[in-house]
Amino acid sequence: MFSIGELSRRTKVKVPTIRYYETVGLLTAPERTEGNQRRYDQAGLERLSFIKHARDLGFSIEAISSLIELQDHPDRSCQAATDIATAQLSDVRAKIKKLRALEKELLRIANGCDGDGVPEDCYVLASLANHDLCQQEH
Amino acid sequence: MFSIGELSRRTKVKVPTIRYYETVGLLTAPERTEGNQRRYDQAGLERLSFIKHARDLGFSIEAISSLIELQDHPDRSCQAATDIATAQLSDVRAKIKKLRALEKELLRIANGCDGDGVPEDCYVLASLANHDLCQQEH
DNA sequence: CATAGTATCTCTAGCGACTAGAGGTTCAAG
DNA sequence: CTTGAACCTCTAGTCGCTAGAGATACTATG
Ligand SMILES: [Zn+2]
Ligand SMILES: [Zn+2]
Ligand SMILES: [Zn+2]
Ligand SMILES: [Zn+2]
Repeated sequence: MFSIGELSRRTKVKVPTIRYYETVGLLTAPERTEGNQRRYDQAGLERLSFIKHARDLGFSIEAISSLIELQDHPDRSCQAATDIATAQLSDVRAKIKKLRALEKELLRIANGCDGDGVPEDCYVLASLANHDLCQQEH
Repeated sequence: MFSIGELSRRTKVKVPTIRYYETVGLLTAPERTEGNQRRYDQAGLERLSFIKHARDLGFSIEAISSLIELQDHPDRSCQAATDIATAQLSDVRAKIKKLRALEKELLRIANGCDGDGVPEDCYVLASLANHDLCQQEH
C-alpha cells in the first residue's frame, strides 16, 4: 500500500496531479485510511503509470479515458485503441508540419536583423507587420 | 472608420478575440460612437494585423506586447526584437524535436496492431503500459 | 506517551489564449 | 418607424494542470 507521496515518487507524477486525475475520473478513488488519507495498491500504481506514459506521448485525458475503458472491457475489440493511436499520430504529424513551416519563416526573420538598428528599419518588426514577406502560409 | 465586425472581417480575428486583446492591453481602446460602439482607424487595423501575424507565428501575447512597445519607442535599439524572434525560433525547434521523437514511437505503436484482437493482447495498449518498449525517452 | 515535523486533506483560484452564452442596446436599411 | 443584424458588458467554461491557505494525520524520536 502506497501513500499518495510514495505513488508520486514512483511514477514521477506530482501529488496534486494525481488528485486531479481522480477528480476528472481518470483514476478511480482508492481506499482511505481511518484518517482519510489515500492508500494505493499495485493496480493503482499500474494505472497511473499507464496514464503518465500516455500523457508523455501526448494523448489527451479524454483519449486516455477511452483507452482505460477499453482495458476494463476485455470482451471488446481493440480497434478503438488502434484508432486513437493513429489519430494521435496524425495529430503529431500535423503539428510537426505546421512547426516546420514556422521554423523556416522564423529563421528568415530572426536572421534578417542583427539587432543593431532602430525599430523603424528593423527587418524583424517589418516581417511581423507584413505577411507578404513570408514564403508560406500559416 | 471600422466597426469591430468590419475589423474582424479584414483581419480574420474574431470579434470576441479583438475585445479580449483590448482587455489584456494588446490593443489600445479605440474611439467610441455616441452609442458606445468601438470605431477603429487605419492604425488600429495595422496594429491588429501585426498581432494576428505574430500570433500565427506562435509568439505569445507577452512577447507581442514587448514588440509593440518597442515599435512605440523609435529611439531604442531593436535588439530586443531580434532576441524575441530568436527565442521563438528556439522554442519552435525544441517543440519539433520533441514531436519527432513522439512521431517515431507513435508510428511503431499504431502499426503494432491491426485492431483485430482483444485488449489483453493489444500491442497499442501494451506499449502504453510499458515504456521499456519505447526506443527513446520523452 | 508526548511532541515535533512532515505529509496529507479539501477548497479555491490562477495560468494562457481564447470561446460561448445571456441579456440588453445601438445601428443601418427600407 | 420598424426590423433585424450587429454591438455592448459580464460571467463562466475550455485544457491540464499548479499554487496556496488553513486544517488534520501520520511517523519518528525522546
Ligand atoms: Zn532589428
Ligand atoms: Zn506570414
Ligand atoms: Zn490492438
Ligand atoms: Zn515511452
